[in-house]
Amino acid sequence: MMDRRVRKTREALYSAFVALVAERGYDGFSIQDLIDEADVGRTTFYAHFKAKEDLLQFGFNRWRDELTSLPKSTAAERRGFMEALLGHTKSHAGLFAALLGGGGGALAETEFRSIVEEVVAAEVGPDEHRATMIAMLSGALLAAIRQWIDAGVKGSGAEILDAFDKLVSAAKR
Amino acid sequence: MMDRRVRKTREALYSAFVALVAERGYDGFSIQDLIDEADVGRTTFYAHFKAKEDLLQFGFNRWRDELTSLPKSTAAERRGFMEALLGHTKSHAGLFAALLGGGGGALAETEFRSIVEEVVAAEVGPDEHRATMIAMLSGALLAAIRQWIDAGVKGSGAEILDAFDKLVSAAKR
DNA sequence: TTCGGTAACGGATATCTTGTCCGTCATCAA
DNA sequence: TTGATGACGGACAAGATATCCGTTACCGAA
Repeated sequence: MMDRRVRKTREALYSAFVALVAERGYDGFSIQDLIDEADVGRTTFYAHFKAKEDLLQFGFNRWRDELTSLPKSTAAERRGFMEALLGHTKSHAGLFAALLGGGGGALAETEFRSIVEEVVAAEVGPDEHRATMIAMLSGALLAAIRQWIDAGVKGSGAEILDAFDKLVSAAKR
Repeated sequence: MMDRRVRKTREALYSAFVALVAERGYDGFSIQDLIDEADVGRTTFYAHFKAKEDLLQFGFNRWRDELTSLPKSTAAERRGFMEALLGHTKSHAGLFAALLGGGGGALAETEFRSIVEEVVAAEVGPDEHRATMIAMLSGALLAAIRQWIDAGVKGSGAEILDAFDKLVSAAKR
């Protein structure tokens, strides 16, 4: 098991990170601000993370671990997966809003997309443009989620999944 | 008309910017590096641009001006517009690759999307989820272009437009 | 409960980047 | 030709970064 001190320090840093991103945006604070907020020594930060971006990766890895445990065999299960995805997004809307529209956007988007792609790929049949289609559908879903967040994450997001289904059915033909 | 000195300075800065982004990525160089490359005084940079991001905006504004002059009334004209878009992207692939996957990603994506949305909106009929649909299609197109770039911009991009048409037709129903 | 190992600490530091100031010189357009 | 304007180099303070040190406090296995 991991040393308790390590766990505590990482937790403190990650919590501070989340709070600061939501409050000031990804580029709105320095590492100095971060370690002040986390109440952790400067050296300690660098003992655990190489840069701010590592912290973002750290969070996505956690989330990914959480999501990969869900079953994705049947269409219904995949719908459940997406609902879980939307639910998590909704409950951390402030964080995602800051991420998707800031300096962490590139990494956040890549991570988000890779999580989504796994499920989308299962919906797309073999095709000459399969790779293009998967990229397009993932991009479409991500764009819809982003717009949902920008509009204040109203509703359960079911409209998004419905609209998405429309596109998926087109991809199948 | 604009003072020749002003034109020359801006051109020098923008050329250096393009070269450095393509070579080292958006976050891979400092303003110091930029003015060294452009062989321009530090003060001079700040007399024209507030930050690195302004230079990116400057480039997109140019591109936008170029594209808005194209007609977009008929479906065929809109297809031509998209072909022009893809053509330009292809001939500046190195630049876009660095932008869409780097720190300038947020602004670059916003700009790219806003250029695309105008055309996409014309394809989508009135609908209860019109806004969502437009966002999705724009996102899909952008994702396809990004994948195209990552794969080495092979071909004319016609496959992208074909696949895109499939999705558009689904959105119309 | 002890004890060797390990993590966190504060403080210091060298280096880089940023944005702004100045007076001087070169270039422009009228 | 000339008054206006832009570009220049040099310098500067402020802030951030990443790494060093010796010391202290905590952990968990024996």
